[in-house]
Formats: sequence, structure tokens, C-alpha cells
Amino acid sequence: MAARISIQSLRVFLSILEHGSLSAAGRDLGMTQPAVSNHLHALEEHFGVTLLMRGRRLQPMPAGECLAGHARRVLEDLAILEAEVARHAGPRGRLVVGASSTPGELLMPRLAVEFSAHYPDVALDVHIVDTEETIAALLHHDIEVAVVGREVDDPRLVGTVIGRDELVVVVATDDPLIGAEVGPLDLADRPFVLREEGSATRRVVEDALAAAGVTPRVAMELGSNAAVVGAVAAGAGIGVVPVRTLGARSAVSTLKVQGLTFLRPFVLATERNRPLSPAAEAFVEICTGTIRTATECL
Amino acid sequence: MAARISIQSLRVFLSILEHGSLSAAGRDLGMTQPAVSNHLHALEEHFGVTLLMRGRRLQPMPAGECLAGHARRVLEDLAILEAEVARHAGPRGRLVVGASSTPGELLMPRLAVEFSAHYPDVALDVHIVDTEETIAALLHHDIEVAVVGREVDDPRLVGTVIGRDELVVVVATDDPLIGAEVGPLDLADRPFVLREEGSATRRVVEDALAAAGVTPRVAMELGSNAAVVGAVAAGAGIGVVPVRTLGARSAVSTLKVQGLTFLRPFVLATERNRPLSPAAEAFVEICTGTIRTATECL
DNA sequence: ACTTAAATATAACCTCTTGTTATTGACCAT
DNA sequence: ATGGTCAATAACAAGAGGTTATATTTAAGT
Repeated sequence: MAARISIQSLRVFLSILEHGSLSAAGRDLGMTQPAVSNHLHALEEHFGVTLLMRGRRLQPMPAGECLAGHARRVLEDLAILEAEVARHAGPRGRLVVGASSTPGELLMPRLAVEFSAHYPDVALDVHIVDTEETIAALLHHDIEVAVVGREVDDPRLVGTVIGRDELVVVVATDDPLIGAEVGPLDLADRPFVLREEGSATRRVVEDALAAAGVTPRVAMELGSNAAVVGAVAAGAGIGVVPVRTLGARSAVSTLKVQGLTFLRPFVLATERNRPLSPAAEAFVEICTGTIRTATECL
Repeated sequence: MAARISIQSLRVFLSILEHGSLSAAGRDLGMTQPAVSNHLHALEEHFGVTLLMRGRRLQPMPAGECLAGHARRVLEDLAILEAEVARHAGPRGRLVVGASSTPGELLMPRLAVEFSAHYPDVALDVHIVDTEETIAALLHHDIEVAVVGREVDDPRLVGTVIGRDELVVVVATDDPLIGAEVGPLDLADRPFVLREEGSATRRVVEDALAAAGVTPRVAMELGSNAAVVGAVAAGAGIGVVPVRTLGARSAVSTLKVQGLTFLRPFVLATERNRPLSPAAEAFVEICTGTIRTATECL
């Protein structure tokens, strides 16, 4: 009996080609190497051709090249099918959104609650990593919408401002600058505790400081705003964090610096020209609607 | 758990639409009605939409229309994939050819033997029905190549002559015309035993008689040449059959009629612009090659 | 050439998927 | 009413498609 070809086999085959090995493909697809091997054999059996020359480095045969091209097309069409038909359904299923750290902490909790209240049939999955990784995930189709802490500059994306955020300079409670008249240049020789490269917060801080003529000496890089506050409290140096990161009584003092403000938008980003699932559509609506009602951003 | 969509579901869905009912689709696909029902439910579950309004006459919802369009596209791409990749393999698998009755009886046995000898890895499947049905099957992609008893006139097909055949007039052994000088008009008032409408043999006979100014009175229609001979032997009337249908000593006499000859080609037909599988390619080669060596057609 | 590390092939097994049959319930037409 | 047709559902069987464990191949380094 001629076992018929399966979508899964095509997916697996493309993954093999992409990763250059069965094992790697398996890792990518979350299955074991023998499973991958099976799919490949099934395909070769089906067509009666060797698709790939096996070896340390495996090399596609002409039939393999041919299959790859057509398989890509089929899978692409299938993706379109899924997306288009899904648009006829109400918000439902699983929605995966991404958020960079700051919006993830400050904005997403409220958005998520609001969204889930309105759309209980959608399982909401929020991936929180830094801005650059979030953007990359969006372009990789790992997430459908992203909320990040700066304008997006990639032409393949569209961004909508859904809120604003202010950053403040924080220092340890015993810092000598407290109470004094402080200008940007007073910070020039001090050690800074900043977020990592790739963080929108980091970029905003560096841009604003550069505009004021200051190049910060980075003593420490930390992957979360709360961690930055902690380090500052422990005396590691000067930090710049979102105002709202600071609790009612925090272990650090804020510092007003003459002529230095850190303002930045929260931006909802989606891929240009990609049709959104109804759930994503609904999420966007919540984001833009919520802003008027529930947010008191300046 | 989001069960993924399967090719089979798409096929089933399209078949439902095409046939207008689950049961009919099941019959078409060779599966039972509950199986079809399952597929439909799986799709609706997956997308969270009702695709078809159930009722005596089932009616596609907008989402169903949408799915149908995209599904057709996906399946079409898949068919192309199959065909293209198959071309990289040697002749193998299953080859389904069609033949109308006369070539099916006179030509195919030898061709089939010859083909199987050369390509033991191909299971050969010969569908023998009359010419019109054979042509229809070719256009429906039920068969890859066809051998019929007349030129093909459909512009979507290409035909190659691979042999010729002569028909003769047969009468019962006690017919009064035997031994006499017979002209076409002597046949005018006699009852004819002919093949059914849709048979190439039938068409050839009618055309030739018409050219000679005779409109046959059809007393009986039979679905095979052997049956025609049988009926003629039993005294049903005049028949016209391929010479080679008649055995060494047959129960009928042949009649030479002045100015009346029935010559017609055997034609190998394929669909224009459809890439053939390697097996079909090989079959074509056997057909055109065999003709020179093994056939003594006039 | 031998050894070794990394990768693929094979085997035995387990578990859902996707069919099956049997049955019930709904709907129409006589 | 009632008989025929069709879809839904339940219970079950076979096979696809995955798993772990183990053998075998391959290419590179000494």
C-alpha cells in the first residue's frame, strides 16, 4: 500500500535542509532523531529516490532540491489557509504576544487581565525578553504582536504608540548629590548601572545622556529594572529606571537632573502586511482602548 | 492540545462540497460516513467555526468557502510536488492506463507483457471501458495514458498513432449475400448489430457507412466485439468488427463489400502539458517501440 | 592506520490518530 | 404515521508516528 505523504514529513524535511543534520532538525522540531530519520525514510520510500546523501555533511540530491522547493510552497499555502480561515472565527485559541521587559512589567499585567476578561476563550501567552529579541521574534513569526519600549525602525513592522513612560535617575539613599543642584555633567565620572545592550531602556538612557554631552561609564549591566534598582540601593552606582518601577517606599532616592529628561513611548508593533488572527486583532483593540480608560500615563 | 490540520481532512472537505453530502463524499473516497463526519468535525473544531450548515441540503458558510478555495490550492500544489519529484525516480510504483475495448483486447495484452518484462517494479493497472469513458478518465486524471480506437479530437489531449486496424463486415454463415457481388446499398435494409454509442468502433462504422450513403438500421447494441460476433452468428443481423477479433475458425462469415473499407488507427493519448511519471513515460516508449517490432498491423 | 566523536540506522515498544461497525436520532416524502 | 436517507455518536481495531536504547557508519585527528 502506497502510504501517502504527510505535511509533517515536509516540515521535517525542510528543517533537515535548514539545519544540515537530522539531529539538529529534531532538536528544532522538538522531536528525537529517530523520528526525523523515519520521516526522511518515509519520503524516500514514497518517491523511490534518495533525497539526501548521508554523511558528516549531508548533501541534497537533485530530487531533494526539487522536493524542498515544492514543499516550501505547499507549507506556505497551508499557512495562508490557516490564517485566512481563522479570520472567520471569533477570538479563540492561543495568542502569543511578546513584550520587552519594561512594558512587560508595567503594562502587560493590566492588559493581560483586561484581555482575558473580555476574551476568556483565548489562552494568552506573554513572552518577555528584551526589545531586540522581541522584535526578532515578531519577524520570525514566533509572536503575533509585540509591545516594546521604543519606536520600531524596521520597515517590515508597523508601530502604534499606546502609552508613554518616564525614566528617572536613581541613586543610593546616602548619595552626596542628594539635595544638591545637579547638572548632567555631574554624572560624567560616576559609575552607571544600566540595562543590557538590546534593551530599549538602555538605548533611551544612552541617547538622552549623549544629547546632554555625557558618555556614561558603565560599571554594571543587569537584565531587569528591578535588578538595577537593587544594585543601586546596594551602592553600585547611578541607575536610570522607569518611575513606575519604584515602589511607594523604595530603597533608593531619585535625582532631578537639570535639563535631562528620559521620555519614551510604549509601542505596539505588528508585522506589516501580515493578516492578524482575530485574537490578535482583539488584543490590539484592548491595547489602544485601554490606554484611554485605564492608563494614567503622562 | 491544538491538533493540527491534515491533508486528508482537506481532501475530505472538498469531496463533501463536491458531492453535497457526507455519505456521498465517503462513497467517493472509499471510506465510511462516520469517518467523513470525523474529518469535518475536526476541521470545525480546529478553526472554531461551523464550515457547513447541516440540513437536507448542506450549505457552505463563508468560512467553508474560504477553506475550500485555499484547500484546493494546497492540494493542487501537492499534486504538482508529487509529479515533479516523481520524475527524479526511475519507473516504479503503480501505473494506471486506460484502453477502450478494441485496443484493450487486441493490443494491450502484448503491450502489458512487454512493459512488465522491462519494468517489473511497476504495477500495471489497465482500465478497459469504451473510448468516450476512457477519454473522460484521462481528463479526470484517473488514468495517465490511454489507448483508443480513433483519433482524439479534444484540444487538451495529444494523440500518437501506434497501430492500425481494419474492420470487416460479418454475417451469419447462411447469409444469402455470401458469394454474391455486394455493394453498400445491399446492406441498407438489413438489421445491424453494432457496438454501443461511445465506442470508437461504432463511430468508425457509422462514418464509413454514411460516406457510402447508407444509414444502418440498428437492431441491437452490444458492449463488446466478441458479443457482436456472437449475436451475428446467432442470426441477429450484420455486424462490423475488427478482423483480428475473429478467431481462426469463427462461427461467422466475412463479407467483402465493394467500395467499403473500415480503416482506423490505434491512438495513444496523453494529456497535453501534463508531465508524465517516469512509468508512464516508459509505457509510451514501449508502445511506440513495440509497434515496429512486435506488431504486424497493416 | 587507528581511535574517537558525532551522526545516522535499526529495533522494540507505546500511544494517539484515524479508520471501522453498530446504533440512534432527525428529517422528508410518501 | 412510517419508511428511507442522512448525520451524530459510541465502542473498538489497526496503523501511523512517536519514544528509548543500541548498533553502525563516517570523517577527522593523532
